[in-house]
Amino acid sequence: MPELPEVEITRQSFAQAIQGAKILRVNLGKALRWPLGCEPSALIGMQVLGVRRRAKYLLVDLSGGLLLVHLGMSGSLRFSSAMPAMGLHEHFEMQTTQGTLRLKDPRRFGAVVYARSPLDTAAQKLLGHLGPEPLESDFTVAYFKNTLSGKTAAIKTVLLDARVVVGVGNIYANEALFLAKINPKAAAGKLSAERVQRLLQAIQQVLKRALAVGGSTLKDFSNAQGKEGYFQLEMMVYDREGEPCRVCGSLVRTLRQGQRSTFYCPQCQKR
DNA sequence: AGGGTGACCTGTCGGC
DNA sequence: TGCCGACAGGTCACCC
Repeated sequence: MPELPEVEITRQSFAQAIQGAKILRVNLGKALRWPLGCEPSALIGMQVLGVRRRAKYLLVDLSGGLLLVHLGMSGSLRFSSAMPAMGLHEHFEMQTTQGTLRLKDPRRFGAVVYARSPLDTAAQKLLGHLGPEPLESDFTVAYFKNTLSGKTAAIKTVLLDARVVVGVGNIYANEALFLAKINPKAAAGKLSAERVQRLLQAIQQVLKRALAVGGSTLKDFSNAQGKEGYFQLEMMVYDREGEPCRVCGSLVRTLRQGQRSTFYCPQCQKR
C-alpha cells in the first residue's frame, strides 16, 4: 500500500502528537521482516524527539537512538490514546505518555528496526544505498538523465529502483509514465533529454497531487488517525485494465514487468 | 555491473 | 460451495 505519499501522510498524521512523549512499554506480535535489533525493554524511558521520513521509511528519532519503520506492502500505523488490546495482524506497539503507536501489517513485509544512530550499520544497511528524494532539490534533470544513461532496462522497472529515485512504487510509477506519455517498455537509457525532463516533472506532479488528497486507499490504507486517502479516484491507468483511457478513450492495457503489473494506455504511451 | 528471478507472508478474488 | 492458482501498495539476496 504505502509509497511515498502514503508514508508521508502517515508521518504527518502523528508526528506532532507523539513528539516529546516518553516510551512506557513496547509489545511485539509475530515476527516482521527484520528483528527489532534490541530488547523491547531497552526503549523504555526514551523520549520521542520527532518523526522524519526517508524514502518509504519513517524515522522515529529517540533520545537514545531511532526506530526505522517500514510499512511493507500491507502495513499501516495508528496512534491513539485509547487502544484495545493488540489484535490480529498487529505486530508492534509502543505505549507512550501521549498515546500508543501501533503497526498493523497482515503480510508482515514491514519492519521496525532500532538503530543507535542514522549512521550505524543497522541503519545504513537500510538507508545507505538510497537515491535522492523525488521532491527534493537534488533530484535534478541532470542527475536523472545521467543516472538513466546507459541503462537498457525498461524505464518502468528503473523507476522502482530506489537507488535511482526513492518513494516511487508501482502505482505512482505507472501514473507518472502515463502523465509523461512514455511507454513503460522504453529503454531507460534511450529517453531523450526532453522526455527525461517530462518524466521527472510527472513524478513530482503525481506525488504532490497524491499528497494533497491524502494518498491512495486501494484496500485498507489509512493514516495514523484512521483517515483514508482519495488519490485512487484520480488514477489514470493503475488498476484500470480494460477501462477507457481518460484522455483518448483507448482501453487501458496491462503487462508484466519484473513480476509487477504495468498499466498503460497504448495510444497515449506509444513510445 | 546491470539485469532478471525467487523469496518472504497472508488475504482475496476469479475460474472451474 | 469448495478448492487452487494468481495476484496484491516492497525490497532484499542471489544468479548469470
